[in-house]
Amino acid sequence: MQKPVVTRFAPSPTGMLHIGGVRTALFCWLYARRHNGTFILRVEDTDLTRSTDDNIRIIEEGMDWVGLDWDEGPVPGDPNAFRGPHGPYRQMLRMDLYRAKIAELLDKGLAYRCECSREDLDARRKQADAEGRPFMYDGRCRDKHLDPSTPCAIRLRMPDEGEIVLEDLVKGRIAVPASSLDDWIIARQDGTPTYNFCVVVDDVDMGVTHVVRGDDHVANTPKQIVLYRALGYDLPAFAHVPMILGKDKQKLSKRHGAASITEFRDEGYLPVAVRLCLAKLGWTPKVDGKAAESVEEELLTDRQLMETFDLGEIQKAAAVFDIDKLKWINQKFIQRLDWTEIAPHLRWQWRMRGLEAAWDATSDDWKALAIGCNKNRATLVEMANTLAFLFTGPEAPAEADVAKFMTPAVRPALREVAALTDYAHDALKADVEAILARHGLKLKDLAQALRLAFTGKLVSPPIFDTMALLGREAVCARLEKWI
RNA sequence: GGCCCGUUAGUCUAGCGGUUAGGACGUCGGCCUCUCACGCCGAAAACAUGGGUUCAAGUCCCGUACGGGUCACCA
Repeated sequence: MQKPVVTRFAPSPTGMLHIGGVRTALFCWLYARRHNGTFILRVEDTDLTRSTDDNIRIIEEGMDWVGLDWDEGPVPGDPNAFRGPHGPYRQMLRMDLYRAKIAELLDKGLAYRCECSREDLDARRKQADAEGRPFMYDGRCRDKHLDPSTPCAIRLRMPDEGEIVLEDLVKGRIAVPASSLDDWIIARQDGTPTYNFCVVVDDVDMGVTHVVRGDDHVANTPKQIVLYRALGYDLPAFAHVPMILGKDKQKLSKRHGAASITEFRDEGYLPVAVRLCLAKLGWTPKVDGKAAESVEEELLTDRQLMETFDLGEIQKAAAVFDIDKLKWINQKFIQRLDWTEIAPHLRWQWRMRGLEAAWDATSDDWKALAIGCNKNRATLVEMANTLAFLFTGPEAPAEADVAKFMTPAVRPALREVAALTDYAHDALKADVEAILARHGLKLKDLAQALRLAFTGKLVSPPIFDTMALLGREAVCARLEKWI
């Protein structure tokens, strides 16, 4: 009985995929998944000067990495291939549809040609400014019935009185006086349609039932509502989600650190952590009707998000993005996830360091141990940092560290460690303890000396794990110069 | 400036007329410990403001302040 839910994420391919956009997409995706609906990815590339195919790739890769799969939209890798019944999902390829709709509005007298030139308009705007009154197009061309041969932009005829009401799922009821809206341009002089026109036509054509987008679009919506009606369409539900701010409460941008989704990948965050963090920014999941009241309840699965998500519960106010919270969530996921779920993402870190071949050459058991003994790192960058010495060899140790830990007292013990052959954790532990007892040493002293020999630094995974990862051959090789 | 929106600790938030205003991150203190980290225990920390309405207001209404969005032949 109810129409199946259709949501859409409609970025313009003009640069990186912003984390704010990803959150909007996440909400669209969660809502569609929650209701067994359809999630569409549509490319809004009508800004010819800034849109590129490379940027479309960036969007596809970002969406793919963060795990937001779309049911209809571009086929990744081919900017002109699409899947879904409402294609093409790229606005520049949909011009015929727009032209037909514009013609229809013109025929019905709901839109009209306007011959005012851009220069003329600019001058009038300037004058209005100078006189301190707001500039609005005065509708002077409304009834001129200009001939198609004269160069004209096309404007939508807006109501003169009354108010236009937007029932927004997150903002509530917003009413604006019709008198504050002027007849806006739906097609430029060169015939190309404008953004506000295209979204409406596309959303209707694609059957979008819930328009979820950033709240910077709120002001546009009343205009669009008039267009929906002019075209004889039913209104979709609208949900305007607040934007994400940086620490200084300004719009989140590169100045604040990571703003692009690929930076989060590069900085070692897991997609599942990014998803949870973003979802909880401005929305509080209610499991069994109540918000989280413990650490355990804070850490929800995608499944739980999908089962409880509701557009109506989204916060009205903008929220500051807290990277520390993401870090914490990321750490929790690293602790809880099986190594097989972490490995592919950790591999990206090796790839960035040119060490992927070395990583690939290791066995599954080795990988499981490497990741398993590093479960308390906050990010995969940190994990790779503490593991890198396995592939690259020890760094040159600091003089002070050598003086402090490579003492005459421990050196003989080092020699005995080098002689050990059984690297199974428990055996190694027992053997080392025997060595300690024989020399009257503390594990503390020996471990730091070994770390220094193995890594050149005083930080490594637990020492027995470190030895197991290194293997006897490498252990002996790295110990050699110290004994 | 016009129109619109927002305001609970440093941050994200719970709250939907009666609570010692709850949780999480972060911060600070302590414990644990083979390094880093984890973990555990504890602490400090909030209803922007002024008027109403009401027996009772973080919760409802109005104003003020502050913040934001938008006013293009950009999206």
